[in-house]
Amino acid sequence: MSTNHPQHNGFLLKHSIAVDVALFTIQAGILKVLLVKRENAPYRGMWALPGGMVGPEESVDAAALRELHEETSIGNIYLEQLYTFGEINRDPRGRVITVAYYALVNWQQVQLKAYQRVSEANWFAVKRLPDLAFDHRRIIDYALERLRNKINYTTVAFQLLSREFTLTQLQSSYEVIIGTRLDKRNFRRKMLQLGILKATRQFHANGRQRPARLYTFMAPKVIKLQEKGIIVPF
Amino acid sequence: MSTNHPQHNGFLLKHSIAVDVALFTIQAGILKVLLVKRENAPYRGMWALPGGMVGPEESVDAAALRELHEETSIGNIYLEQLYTFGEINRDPRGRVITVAYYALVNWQQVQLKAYQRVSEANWFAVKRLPDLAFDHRRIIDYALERLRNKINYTTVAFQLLSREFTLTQLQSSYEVIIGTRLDKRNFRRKMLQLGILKATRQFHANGRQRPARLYTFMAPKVIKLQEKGIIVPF
DNA sequence: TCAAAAGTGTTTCCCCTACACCCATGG
DNA sequence: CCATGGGTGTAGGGGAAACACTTTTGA
Repeated sequence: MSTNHPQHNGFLLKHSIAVDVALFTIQAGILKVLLVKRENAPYRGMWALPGGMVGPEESVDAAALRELHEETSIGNIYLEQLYTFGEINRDPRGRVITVAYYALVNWQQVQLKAYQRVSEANWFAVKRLPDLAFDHRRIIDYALERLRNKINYTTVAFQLLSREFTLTQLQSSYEVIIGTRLDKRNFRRKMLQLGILKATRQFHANGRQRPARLYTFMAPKVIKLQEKGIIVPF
Repeated sequence: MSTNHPQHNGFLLKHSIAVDVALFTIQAGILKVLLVKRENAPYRGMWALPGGMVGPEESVDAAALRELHEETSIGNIYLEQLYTFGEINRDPRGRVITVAYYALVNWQQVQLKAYQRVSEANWFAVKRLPDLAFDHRRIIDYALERLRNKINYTTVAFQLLSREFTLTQLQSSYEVIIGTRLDKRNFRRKMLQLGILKATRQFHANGRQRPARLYTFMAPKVIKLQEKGIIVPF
């Protein structure tokens, strides 16, 4: 944190700091990201990630949460810092350093509250993105990579589900993120033996099929699963 | 990158941005980190990570490399961005956002070039750190965690070795980072079957024992090993 | 009774693990 | 010749992967 700044007035150097947030959700079995249409130059009229400048009396995390809240009007969203893009000349207006975040939200939850949109906003399938302003495409790709890695050793995928969910819904979240189908029996066995799911007495009837049991997630938040490294242990 | 800044003058908000770098090396079988003694307030006389303010015409990565070069006078160091600490009130002088990095270097290499020290600098065992300025202790802990994770699925550990190294030296790097002993036979088998090592015809004589064969690392840089997730594939 | 998703076990195979002795050299 | 680290193989166990049928419901 901070610095051993050079003796001279390095401390006074000032930069513009922005945050950009890639908010993902799953809707109808498709992984989607929230984009907003830019109302100002540069890239006016193009789609971009929600984001904005960090205020002088606001932490960077708080700025990301604020931007998210302005678009979705819901709180309690899983938010994680991704990477800081600090090259010069990324922004046509001048130098702007951006701290990128990604976030996950349950579709039902975001639908409940009506949007308090500060601008035109829409969900786009990550496989069918329009041209994006700045290098927001790069941020989304980076976020997807992080998400695909993290799903392997944490419980981030649960953030895309409601409080109660079926095992099929859970499996579907994994499949949508990693982009491949999984074996139902193996998936269920492994999930259950992780010991982080609790069966409820509720069932979810969905049409004319057999109703599916609902489960809840026991851990309070995203947790790390025990790691099995490639290298260690031997 | 950048932003959909609010219509008002958000774009003009200015912040002080610093970089801090945790540079690690292994010396005599001990994992060490480079610290410099602060010459100015605050925390004057305390040990801190090398770091400084990001210049107006300098990318954040370049600033980290510059700070590293000022302390060690060598280039070609493995450098990776860690995290951006953006809370307010972390710096007693006022608000400073820091982008933290960690770096790995081979001890022999850093010894070759004499230090061009801009200040008093020293290597400290990560297990015996002095009190540190700011929350640099937190950065080091964060870097160690990242390093311990990353050693499992990448080849970062090779960055701590010379171009040619023995398998025992390689094993020792892993052991020092993860803090446990590994089985020699299993380690060697697994490393060799990764297919990224090339045996040379050179041997390293070290005292009165049998000389050890030297290997080189075939991949051009740090690579990801094929991942074996906990969850996927089933 | 039929369509559609829920739910359930077993076998095979591979990789990880544990484990001990001989080799080459310098002193 | 001896002390020191270098170097090597195998057997057993556990977890991952592959695989198909029965159950429950609503229409």
